[in-house]
Amino acid sequence: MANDIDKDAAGSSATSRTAPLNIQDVAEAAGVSKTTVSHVLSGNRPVSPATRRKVERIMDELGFKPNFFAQALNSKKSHTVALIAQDITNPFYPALARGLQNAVASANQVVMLFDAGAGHSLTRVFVDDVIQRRVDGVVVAVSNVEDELLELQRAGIAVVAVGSGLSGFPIDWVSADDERIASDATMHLHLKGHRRIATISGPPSAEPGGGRLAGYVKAMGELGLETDANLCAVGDWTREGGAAALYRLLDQDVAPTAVFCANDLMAIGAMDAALESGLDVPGDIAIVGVDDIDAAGLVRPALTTMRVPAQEIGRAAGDLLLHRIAEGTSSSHRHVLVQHTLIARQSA
Amino acid sequence: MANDIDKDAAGSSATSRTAPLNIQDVAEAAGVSKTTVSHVLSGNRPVSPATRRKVERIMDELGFKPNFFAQALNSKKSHTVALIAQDITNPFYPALARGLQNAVASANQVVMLFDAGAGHSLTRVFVDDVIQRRVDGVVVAVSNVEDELLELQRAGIAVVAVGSGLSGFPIDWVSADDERIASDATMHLHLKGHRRIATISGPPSAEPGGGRLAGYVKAMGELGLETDANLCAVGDWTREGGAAALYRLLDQDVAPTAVFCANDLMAIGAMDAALESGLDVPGDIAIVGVDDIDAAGLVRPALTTMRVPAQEIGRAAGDLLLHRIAEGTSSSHRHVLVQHTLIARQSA
DNA sequence: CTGAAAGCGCTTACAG
DNA sequence: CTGAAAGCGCTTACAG
Repeated sequence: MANDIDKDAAGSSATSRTAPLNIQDVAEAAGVSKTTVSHVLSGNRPVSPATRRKVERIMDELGFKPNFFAQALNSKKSHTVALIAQDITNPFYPALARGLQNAVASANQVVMLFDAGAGHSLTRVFVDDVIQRRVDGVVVAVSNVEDELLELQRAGIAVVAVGSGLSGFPIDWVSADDERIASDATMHLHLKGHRRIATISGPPSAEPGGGRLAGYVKAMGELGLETDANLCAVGDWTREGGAAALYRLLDQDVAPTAVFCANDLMAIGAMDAALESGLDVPGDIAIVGVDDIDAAGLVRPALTTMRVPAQEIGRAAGDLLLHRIAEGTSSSHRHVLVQHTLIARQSA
Repeated sequence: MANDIDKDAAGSSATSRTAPLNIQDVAEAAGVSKTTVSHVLSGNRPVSPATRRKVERIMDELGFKPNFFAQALNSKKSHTVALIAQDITNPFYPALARGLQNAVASANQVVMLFDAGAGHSLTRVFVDDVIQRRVDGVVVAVSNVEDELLELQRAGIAVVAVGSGLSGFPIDWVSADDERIASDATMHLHLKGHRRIATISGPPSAEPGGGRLAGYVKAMGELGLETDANLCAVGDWTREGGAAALYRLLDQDVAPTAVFCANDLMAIGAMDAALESGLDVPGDIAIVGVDDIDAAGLVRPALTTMRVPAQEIGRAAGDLLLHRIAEGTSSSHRHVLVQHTLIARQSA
């Protein structure tokens, strides 16, 4: 049946490495035209059931797989989306990647990974690559790259940004609600009976540092609690920075009984400092972080934290991307605010 | 200069969305043939310096980027490698991905990510995808997929496997030296003065459980220490399993003074159990793990562990892949054994 | 419901 | 050192 077009017979024979088949081969074996084969492949025009079945059977027997590049060249669809990630070794991004893959897989899209790693400047190279490879869309999870986002859009690629501080920018984007994360955490501390609640924030000049600090201040205001400077320490997102910040907080006349830390690493550092100072957590001082990194559940006492659902962010980004790919540049931009969750463990 | 071939002038004008240029446009603007443009692009044949410079300048001015699909269709090179990863949310794989990207970037290759996630059966779908997209090569970091590896090879794709238990299999692969990881850990415990050294192994029927248990047994033998059944507990790689296993070990007549745990999660579980039992770590019982997950440095006391360098594994896999892509199926298979490192912290 | 033919944007013998 | 032309394997008007 398939024998009469066995390309293999000509050349290599012993091995099972076959010269790749094309739709012409299938067409001949099925006794139809290339056009018809192409249409049973794409579904772009009706094909009689009998013909369709025959062609499909032949394809199966021959193990025919259409050439991806030829398809892409003609259809101008690569069925590929790129993810440009700040740092793939930061657990946030793999989770995002998974959510993205899950979202776009249904549309037969595959994810191409660009890990900016430590090398910040790589993003430029990636942008060129992404454009040249003519991916259908790209999710940019790197901060401070507004120019690149624009360039990508100009190249006709669907773009979705992930991260804070993009409001007003003409782009689809998804972010966590940093203000509410902070205010919810502060509220939780208040519910636990705390009144003198401090914060260890990230550098407030950039996101998500600014938003989280604002959320804390706002919540304190709404609760009618004072927020003097003695309650606000600035950290640098690291464990050591968190520890140093807590020591400063503890140095005040009236020490706080609770601290909202803008991320888990600083929270764990704060815990180090508290324990080091002979304080009981959460007895003497309650601590809550943000992120829910793996270690949050592994340290003792286990860290109470606000989980930012990276996977959902990835999924939302994928959904936005699919929309944007379908709609082209015409439709107006969307913004998805992803919901966080309080993971109540032992530290607060 | 570029004006006379401004495709934009015809259609959309206000926006800067330009109809993509092709080498024909460049050729006309430069007053040469498509052939020559193609050759300055590829470097596949000498071009006079003057011509080359002119063409390159024009490309620049026009912002011409060659169409990736047309190039791939003709050259049969996709400049894309796939990574099929067991579970991208396991920190081992992102690190591997980074190493892989670093290794192949120099060869202008980009990484396509396939995260098998929880859904184990996905691998089959991925294999089809990878074949159809005609990637140049694929790194398979999933276990028990020998059939798929063969299928990939048969499709003419360069394949590198990552993981244990592949010796004798006709494939390029890279793995950690599980036996030596375990024996080095055991030796370290011995150097610290311990004689009654226990192990909490993974299920020994599969890798890397078997190899690590064997390494422990071997080291104990070489040290002239006895390894009765009372010293060997089997865990399930989880924190809870590690805790349960340590309780069992502690129940013996003569409790061990040190435990080699086959991964960090079980080691942290064992630490939980030890602390819970009022034991001091490492005073009463020393503990060493394997992996060096993030949490290893974050728990108290910080965990001493054997680091399996995921990034190096990725890099080695990338190097092997590049070789295989260059050499085709002809050359004999390579095996890279990656070196681990003892990270001495507080628990042992 | 189906085909013949042009075309996608490149690369690569072939010829000079 | 350079070009004209065929070809890669598809898709898609156009025509019936």
